[in-house]
Amino acid sequence: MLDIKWIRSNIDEVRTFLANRNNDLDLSPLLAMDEEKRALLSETEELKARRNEGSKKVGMAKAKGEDAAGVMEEMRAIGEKIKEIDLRIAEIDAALDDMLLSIPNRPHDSVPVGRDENDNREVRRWGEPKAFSFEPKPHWDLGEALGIMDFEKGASLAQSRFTVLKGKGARLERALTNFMLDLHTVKHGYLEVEPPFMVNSKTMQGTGQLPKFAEDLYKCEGEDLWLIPTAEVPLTNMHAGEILEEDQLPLYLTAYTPCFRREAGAYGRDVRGMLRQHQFDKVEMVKIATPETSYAELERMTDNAEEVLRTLNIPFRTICLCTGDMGFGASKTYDIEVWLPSQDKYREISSCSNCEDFQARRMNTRYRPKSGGRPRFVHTLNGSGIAVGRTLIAVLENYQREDGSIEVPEALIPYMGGLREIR
RNA sequence: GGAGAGGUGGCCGAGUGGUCGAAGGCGAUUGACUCGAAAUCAAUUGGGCGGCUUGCCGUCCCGUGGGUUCAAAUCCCACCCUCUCCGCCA
Repeated sequence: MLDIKWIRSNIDEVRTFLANRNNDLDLSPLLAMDEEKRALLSETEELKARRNEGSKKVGMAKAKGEDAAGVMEEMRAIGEKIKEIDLRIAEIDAALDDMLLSIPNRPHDSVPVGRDENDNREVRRWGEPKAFSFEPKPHWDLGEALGIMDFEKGASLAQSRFTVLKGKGARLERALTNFMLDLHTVKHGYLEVEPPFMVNSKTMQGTGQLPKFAEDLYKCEGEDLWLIPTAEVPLTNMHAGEILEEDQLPLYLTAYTPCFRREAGAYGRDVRGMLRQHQFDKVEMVKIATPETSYAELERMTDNAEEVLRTLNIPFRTICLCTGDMGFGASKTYDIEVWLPSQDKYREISSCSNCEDFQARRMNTRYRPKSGGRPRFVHTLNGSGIAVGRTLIAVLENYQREDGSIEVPEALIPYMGGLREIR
């Protein structure tokens, strides 16, 4: 959520960045409502001041045993008027909130302006795609042949876009999860958290999934509970409504959770294999920082995610998303894309964003500056550290051998109980 | 799920219709005393919103949302949460 006061005085800038985000939202109703609301507020507050004073007089009169019927009658009339105005303000407020909650975040100045993924800017590459002496197979062929992936079973137990991992496949998923959590907690200083996998509407609104993107989420029938689409939601909301001390910042949080996504609007995309699932595992990183440090923290967090792939020795590239391709709540986003030999392409495996104070304002998370003064909104950052299921895919495809067996990456051998290959 | 108790400022805790944003204590900050933030004494000590003459004025906030009233932390209704006991259960 953006600050209405800031929007009011920077309206041209807002219109420009909305256009850069391919968003055609009309802001004039917002401005009109804002103005009407402020006028009504002045009016009702003045009436309330008069009523407070009148009520005080009634109290004093009654204490002295005097009659106060006249004042009481006058105050009753004022009360009626106040009720009327407050009702109108509540209406405007609801509409205003609705609009404010549906305006995306302002992109940072360093973000390339562009329409779609073709305008994203590659910032670096790491590793050389391996030259195979044979035709590398896609992970679904490898996984099924090894008996570690069962797509039919996933579909029959649940639906399409669900996969069952078995045996060494399930073990590899668990090994990757533990490896990532250990890396971030021990080496990078994140606090490991095991959050709820379901959260309420208020929490979903805090990070920006609601009210706009309900159709992407799974909701529990008859309850105000939603399955989390990412651990970003519970982790970022951990300090919702709090005023932190500057000394506490930055906070680094990490969690493994399954993630649940409807994938509405993704019909026909990545239907084979387990690249795009309704349920997948992810290790997530979240930072809560001061505005002064948040962009340095974004670089560091992106590096933390890249380190997972460097340690596994799998090639990747990192891109900076352009204004048209960036998510709703982000001011700046780096996507990390892993090399998938069967597709001869880099595919997204992590997304690291600085949301500045966009989520903080929704969640009401602030900090008290060391130098004193009023509380300020924190900056929040989130990044995949990294998507576990897609990492498993990348391991299978990049470490495959001609006979269909898989070499276990060096870093994972301890996590696989000493196992050096899957066959 | 059933029965009971309760939710007040950073924390503890008083307040059951009238100058209550809220006593008192703890904690914190500042000042005095001091070799010394040990003790003592004094002062200060929440947040949101609106207005303008940017320092003040006003307004709102005692779990949340409604209601009653000239006036609500205090009365009524609904919901949420916590605790105790019972039931169920990993």
